[in-house]
Amino acid sequence: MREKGVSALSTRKLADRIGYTSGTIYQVFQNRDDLVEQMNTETLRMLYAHCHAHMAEGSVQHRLRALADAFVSFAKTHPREWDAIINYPFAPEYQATPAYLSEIQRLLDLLCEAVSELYGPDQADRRLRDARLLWNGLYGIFALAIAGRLSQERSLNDAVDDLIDLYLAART
Amino acid sequence: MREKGVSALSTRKLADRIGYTSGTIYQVFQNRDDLVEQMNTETLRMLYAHCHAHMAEGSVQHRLRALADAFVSFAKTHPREWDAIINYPFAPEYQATPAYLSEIQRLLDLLCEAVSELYGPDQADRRLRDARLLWNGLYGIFALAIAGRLSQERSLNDAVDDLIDLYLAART
DNA sequence: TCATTAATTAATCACTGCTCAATATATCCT
DNA sequence: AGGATATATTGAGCAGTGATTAATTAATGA
Repeated sequence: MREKGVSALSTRKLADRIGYTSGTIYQVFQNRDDLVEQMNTETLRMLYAHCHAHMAEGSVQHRLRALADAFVSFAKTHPREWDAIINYPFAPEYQATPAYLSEIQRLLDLLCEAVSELYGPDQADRRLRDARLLWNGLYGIFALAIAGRLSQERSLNDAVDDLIDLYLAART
Repeated sequence: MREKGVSALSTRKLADRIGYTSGTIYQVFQNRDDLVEQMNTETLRMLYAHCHAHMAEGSVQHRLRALADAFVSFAKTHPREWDAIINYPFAPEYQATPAYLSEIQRLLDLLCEAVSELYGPDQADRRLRDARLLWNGLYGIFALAIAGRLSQERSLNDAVDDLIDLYLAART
């Protein structure tokens, strides 16, 4: 997957690499969707650790930009892993697992924390709304960037900067 | 595709439906990616027509909300088509065609038009930046919504409203 | 009419996800 | 120890996929 993208990851090739047979994969994972989601969950865990390590102190501006930078640098160093999160075609009926959802929640919490000084301690709902807003925006940017459909002249960094600027202009 | 999603669309099944054989499909389209992208281009054309028909006059607020509503209503009435645009796993080397890119550009132009009164006639670059900002945000929301990974309690409409509110708060 | 061109098929290749009977390996109990 | 039980692993196989191409059929124009 890291070499050629999720779409090139087949159970047989994976099994070959680890000295097994495809059947064994299905003893460990329910199906391919399950396998990919567990990888994605692991990727989110890594992203969280990366962001956590790059958390800054200080103003909202400073903290948000540091967080956004951490997102961008992670996405750039793990393009295939991001691609799997954003573009892997899960079966329509596939539901995200609690483990996956809780990783997403941890990332949202990080965003909540970054913007927390804008709100009082009793305004958790507003922090969460803002966190979701930023998450949606970042997700869109990364999705378009990975698909190569972000306009050429404007880089990933610029798009993220514009989003953070917009947010700060609205809230400060 | 409209019945079961792009992932269920195979050349053989498609050919069967129209009374042909899969080989003939490859006389008309280069490959599956080409076929899907031509469908996606057509979907964007329909989206443009839909949005164009729902364009409102008046304040930026009014115009933007009307446009956002048009997006949402189209996405809700054409979920499978949207899914194809957002989630179909094109080959990594696949480049978007000029026809596809020009449809995207037309939609961006619509967004530019909606926010035009915020800027002077010589500030096309700023209008385009804002249009991209909104497009990225909407794209992220729809991508998450279709994946069923937008938080349950908050609907698609709310997420879009929050985005528009944020934009208006920043720019007005 | 009939040669030329275009459209269509059917067979085929190399894959894929997934299942499951059969086999091999490890573990436990006497 | 060795027999019985449980676990791990395989390999063959099914039904499907995208894509190619020689052979066939249909349409065209002089």
